[in-house]
Amino acid sequence: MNIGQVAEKAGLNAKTIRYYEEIGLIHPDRGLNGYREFGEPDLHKLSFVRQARQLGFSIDECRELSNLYEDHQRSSSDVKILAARHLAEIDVKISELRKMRLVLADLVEQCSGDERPNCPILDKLSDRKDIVSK
Amino acid sequence: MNIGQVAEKAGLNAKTIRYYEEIGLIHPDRGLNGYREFGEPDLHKLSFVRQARQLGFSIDECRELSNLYEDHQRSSSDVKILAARHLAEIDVKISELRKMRLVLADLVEQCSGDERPNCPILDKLSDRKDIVSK
DNA sequence: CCTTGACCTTCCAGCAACTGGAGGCCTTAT
DNA sequence: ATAAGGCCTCCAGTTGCTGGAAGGTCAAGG
Repeated sequence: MNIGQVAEKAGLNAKTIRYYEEIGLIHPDRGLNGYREFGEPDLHKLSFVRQARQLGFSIDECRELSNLYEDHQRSSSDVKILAARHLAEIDVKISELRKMRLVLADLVEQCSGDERPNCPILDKLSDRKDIVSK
Repeated sequence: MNIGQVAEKAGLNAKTIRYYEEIGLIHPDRGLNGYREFGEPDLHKLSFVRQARQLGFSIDECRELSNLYEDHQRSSSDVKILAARHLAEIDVKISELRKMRLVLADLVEQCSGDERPNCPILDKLSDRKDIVSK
């Protein structure tokens, strides 16, 4: 398979796949013409990584997950720990965004949004006091 | 005020402030010794930007907000539109994270997390079917 | 007067994870 | 023979900083 075809099947951009090779995530063969040649295992790995990326895992975490996948001696606890840690990070992000959202929604609501210059949003941003609790 | 002092008061890193100057967000004076000299207006602007950044506004949005702040002819609707758009983006992010969270929490729960290699998390990542609905 | 240490300066590099474009080779069909 | 499309590499840019190196400045103490 050439890169275009594997990109299509894996649901990834060809550029992204080249990048993944560059950072050593995959190691496709090369044909005599210099073209990358992908086999089923490559396709599988790319698809695997895409799924993990969609769950928000970093590239390094994808690498770890992929290594665990290929290691038939792994213990599922290693995978679970990795996933649970990531889950916790997602929870942190969600709660940060929710904090922002709370403040922002309040500000937006208070702003009349008419042609007059008076604006509680700008007033609040000007306030030296922290607007978002840390 | 020198950079250290204004950094302290604005709650920002000196490096960050230099960066903000580099990208034209602020324009502090310079003393004869080449040191940046910050006045109250600079401090205010830096503090303003910090607040906006904490609400998740991009640097460019901070620039716009800052321009609106300084424009006494503004209409509050311009500010409100900007803020509402950002609020909508936050909502998108939150819902994306929640989608991930749902799937991931489920996977983590299903994984026994013991010393055996069998792992539903890896199995699911290996699945060609989209794990996260787009 | 000299040194020490804290502060300031610039410039360069790097992070994450791609994405876009230029310039050029390869393949396939007409 | 040529045109279209796919592939190649290399370089640069994105966002918002952060770290470090090499060096100038300033204030206090000996």
